[in-house]
Amino acid sequence: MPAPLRIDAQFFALPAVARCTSCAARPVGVCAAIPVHALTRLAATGVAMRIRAGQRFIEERDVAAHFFTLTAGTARLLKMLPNGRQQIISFPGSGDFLGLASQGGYNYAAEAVDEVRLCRFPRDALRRLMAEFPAMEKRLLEVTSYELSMAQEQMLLLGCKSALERIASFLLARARKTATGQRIMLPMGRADIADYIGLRIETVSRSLAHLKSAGTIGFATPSSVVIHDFAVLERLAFCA
Amino acid sequence: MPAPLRIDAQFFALPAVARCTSCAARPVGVCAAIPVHALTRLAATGVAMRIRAGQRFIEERDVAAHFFTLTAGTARLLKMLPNGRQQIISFPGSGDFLGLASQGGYNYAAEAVDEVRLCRFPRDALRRLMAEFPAMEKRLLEVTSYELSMAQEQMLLLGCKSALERIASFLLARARKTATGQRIMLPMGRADIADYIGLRIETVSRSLAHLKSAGTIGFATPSSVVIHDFAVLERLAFCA
DNA sequence: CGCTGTCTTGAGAGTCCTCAACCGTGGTGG
DNA sequence: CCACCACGGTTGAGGACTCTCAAGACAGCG
Repeated sequence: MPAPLRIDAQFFALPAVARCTSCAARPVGVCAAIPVHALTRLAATGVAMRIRAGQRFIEERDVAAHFFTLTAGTARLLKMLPNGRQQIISFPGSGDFLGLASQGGYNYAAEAVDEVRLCRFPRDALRRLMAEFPAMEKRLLEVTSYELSMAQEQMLLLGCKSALERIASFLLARARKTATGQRIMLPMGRADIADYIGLRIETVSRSLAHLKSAGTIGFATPSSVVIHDFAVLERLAFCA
Repeated sequence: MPAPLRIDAQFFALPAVARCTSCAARPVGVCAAIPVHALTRLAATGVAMRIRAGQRFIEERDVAAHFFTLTAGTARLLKMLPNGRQQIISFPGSGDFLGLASQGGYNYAAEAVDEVRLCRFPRDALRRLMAEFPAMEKRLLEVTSYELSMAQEQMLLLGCKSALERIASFLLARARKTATGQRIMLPMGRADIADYIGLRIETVSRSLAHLKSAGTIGFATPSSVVIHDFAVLERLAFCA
């Protein structure tokens, strides 16, 4: 039986006006399109939650009753096949918006990779927000359009690239996303990486080991990578 | 040197009011969001063109100066890698909208599979239309969101499925899209199919031959397929 | 300290790719 | 009219890359 989702008590300890203005995701998320004077109403329609690592909070094909804004942690979006195989679509993090459903049901399941914090809103709140603030709809189109271009880039990876090229692309994308110089953290395990780039876990491990023995990358721990040679990774990822 | 794009003379022979009202793509495309009284203005900002089979009409990474609505034929959207490999993203047809660019440049190239007819509009016309008709923006969000879910489905195919499962999925998707009962036409060649589902041309041919010898499908010509057993295809495509 | 889970490493097998030849059709020109 | 060629599609043999199965290494935790 799945554990019940937990309300975030810290959130409700705050005065309503501060719930959104103090949010880490506010400057980057779709909420940025909501003017300050309306944030209190926004906060009133939402529920802040904490999702434990591994816990699922969106079920594929469920009626899309809510939408979500992540405020901390990393999630994984995945599609399952009856034979047990699964494809991870993306690893959304703080500021990312979830829950656009193209025909009534969610297109993917969502699970927490590490502890995730998010705000959950009822779907008709989204409709009302979009009607009232056209900037919100515009922002949503931008975000969705960006997601689409990322998905297309991933199709290129899955359709054309070798194991080593996939790993290089993945590491570079992580470095770009988290922008922490040479050191990048991988909150997800090898199995998640494998499901994301269309390989088996052993192949991921072997490819990483190969890059390490070539001196291109190094490991502090299995989830902490240091990139020694960006040029090599870029040449691999670009398939030049 | 690429051949110049051709203006469609037939289009300009029509009175301006009829150019959009008589358009085959109008009921299904994003133009459906434009009220009839504004169609004359819409037609005035657009240029109708015919693209010969094989001709490219969008170049990857070019500045996204236009957007397009297909009115006839089939196109292919593709991303190229320096090593010559390419991934086909989708096969848009009549009614489909092209040209949303997430950061200034087009994310893919577009080429005509067979003879394509389309309407080309300047990008700022899109901005003005969206400002004036919120329904247009809403429609665009719906369309983009649907594209995203299709892309995610394709990621599942590229990341998880075997050659036979990919072919079965492709045939079913075609049957669903064109909705012509048992007989489906494949305007694209084997090479395009291969680039779309992440296989080599020989593997596509072998997989089709295998389905044929199993009695699941049949061929009138290489581009005309008859599906004899939907159930088998569905079992393969869903990986059950 | 043993256990559990994740990650790594090894050996063998399988699927798909590569290279190559062959087939059928449509168009061209002698 | 038919030979010829070009092109797309099919078929075959061998090889490469990744998967599968299995065992070992390592860290975290009761």
